[in-house]
Amino acid sequence: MAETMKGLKRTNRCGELSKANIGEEVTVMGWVQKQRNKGGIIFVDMRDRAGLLQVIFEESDCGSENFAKAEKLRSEFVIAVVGKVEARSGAVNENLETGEIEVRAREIRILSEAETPPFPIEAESKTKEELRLKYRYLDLRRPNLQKNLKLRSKITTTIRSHLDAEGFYEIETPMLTKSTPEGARDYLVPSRVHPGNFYALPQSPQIFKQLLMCSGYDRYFQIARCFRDEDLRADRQPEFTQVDMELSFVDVDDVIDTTERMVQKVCKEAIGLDVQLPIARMTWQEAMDRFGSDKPDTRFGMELKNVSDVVKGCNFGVFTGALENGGSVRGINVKGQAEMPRKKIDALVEFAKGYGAKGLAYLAVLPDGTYKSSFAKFMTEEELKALVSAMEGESGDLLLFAADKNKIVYSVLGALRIEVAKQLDMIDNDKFNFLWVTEFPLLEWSEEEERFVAMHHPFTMPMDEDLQYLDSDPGRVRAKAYDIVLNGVELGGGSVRIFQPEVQEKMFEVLGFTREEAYERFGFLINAFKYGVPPHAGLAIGLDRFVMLLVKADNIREVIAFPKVKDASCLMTEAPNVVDEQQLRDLQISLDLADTEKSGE
RNA sequence: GGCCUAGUGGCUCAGUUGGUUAGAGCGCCGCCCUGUCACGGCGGAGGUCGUCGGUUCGAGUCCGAUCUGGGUCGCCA
Repeated sequence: MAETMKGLKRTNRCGELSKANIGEEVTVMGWVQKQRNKGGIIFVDMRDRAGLLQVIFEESDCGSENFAKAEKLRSEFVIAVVGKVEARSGAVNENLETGEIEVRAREIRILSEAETPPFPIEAESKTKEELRLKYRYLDLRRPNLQKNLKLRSKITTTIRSHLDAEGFYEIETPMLTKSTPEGARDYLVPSRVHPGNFYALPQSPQIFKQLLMCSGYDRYFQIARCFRDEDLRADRQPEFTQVDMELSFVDVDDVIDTTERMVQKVCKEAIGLDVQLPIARMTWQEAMDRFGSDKPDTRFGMELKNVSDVVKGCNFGVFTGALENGGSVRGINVKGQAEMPRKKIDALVEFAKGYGAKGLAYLAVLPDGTYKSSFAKFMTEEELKALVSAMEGESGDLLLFAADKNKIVYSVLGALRIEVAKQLDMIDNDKFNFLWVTEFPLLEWSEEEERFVAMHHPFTMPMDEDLQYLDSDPGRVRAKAYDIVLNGVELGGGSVRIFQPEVQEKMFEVLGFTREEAYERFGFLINAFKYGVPPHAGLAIGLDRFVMLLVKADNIREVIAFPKVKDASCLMTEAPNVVDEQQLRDLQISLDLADTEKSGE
């Protein structure tokens, strides 16, 4: 039967005791990690969030009643122990933080008994994630997750104190807000008071933070929960946290400067990493040309090379066809991999097809000077030589080429470059390569909607020198937008905002909104801008991703206490779920689930 | 929505070309052990192989469908 802790007060956390406490009588409370019963002596490893501590029970110290309790202990019992800290008289345990000491128990209380957990509570879990997530409260006992969430707390604390010192106010914005159907799908919340009407959960506090600038708050930040009803990925959850900032009377460099000092501070405080400022910058165009990605991983080379000019006169229809359609031919040089087995190359071709390529052309420069290639027969010796030279190919290299529309070529080679680097173990895991990507295109042509859509969002300021093309050639207009990238992951991004009503109206026009539509969706913002708006700019950092990268986790769930699985459900609470008839009646909602199985529940 | 991948005792896995009572380690249960810390010794319980259907004399193994988890493309202003 569980006992109370009446009369006891915890004096120390288990993992916080050290040689300095030798001789002290302490009261510790925590979970039983392991009991080792040697007969006349019992060792118990106690665990709390600070770490492990060995407790030793001998009948001569604690009496028969307490000793009998110690014999009963099993994993995950919650106990309180009163005893004296001693230097170990047995061997020191080098693997344990507290390995030089132990607590000799005088009294023990069993505060809570425990069933055998469905999986072992250990640092490096081998258990299937499905099970871990169903019993997340047990999974969260593991030291690795405890460490991650502790670090996450440290990071948000650092951010708050840093931004406070830099003159930012932390201001909360609404979670129940208005749906703005541009961009990601919204999570909707039905209104009881306004039947048939819905709130949306925010995809970001974007408009509110701009309004705060209108209201003169000058510098705002928020550690804001954001929601997007889109499919999940290893680094994407339906609800996630952003460090969201906005500043008045600033331009691009001010935001970048402010952000990178914050990032530097966080890296130092969290993991002792020194980030050299300023962080390197690269335009979007350069990033695409060199890395095939707007979030380049610069920890390794293997950069893309444009060989369109070199192959334009050749007889290989795949190459020339791509060029005739306005595309390009580009390649990467996989150094020293000319002997890569055909099977592996074929697998890379399949990989490329997953990114929209129709195929992948390869050319291996064999050590004996000959070529092994999927297209050599279409080219003269001189053309091949020129191609190899353009790729800086040497004996032993494997050259891989994609030929298609630029968008596909970039995405295929950008992905391939990373895939090959992973396969060949070319990525230095200890590097933290930050990069700013600047001068993003303002707009992107949507084939589906047959109109331009905002690449960032509709409030992004065009670059001054490109403003003139907004009417004539919208696709070439660059934006005052910037992303911060870490090791090939988009950490965050932001932009200078439009603050002139006439530019904003022009922007809506280019996006294909009528004046009425624009007002219907964003009228309060357009109106607000009529009453004196400062130039302003901002940025948001994905906190989950940042923590994930700092702890070298390969998946965002490792830094979120209660994450959701791939179909956006929670295995522990079984959310989402059906609701009572009465709840639906209150909302005047009736269901039409003809196509699904849930209707019977 | 597409593609890839996994599903065998509580956990992690092994199960040859389909062939007798489906194995191992850890964990669990019982007994023993006064310096263990991946404690040790002896003994024991526990699975019908995600689910449904099919092929076959015979299916964990082959086929189809389906469910569940993971990765990814699309999607993510």
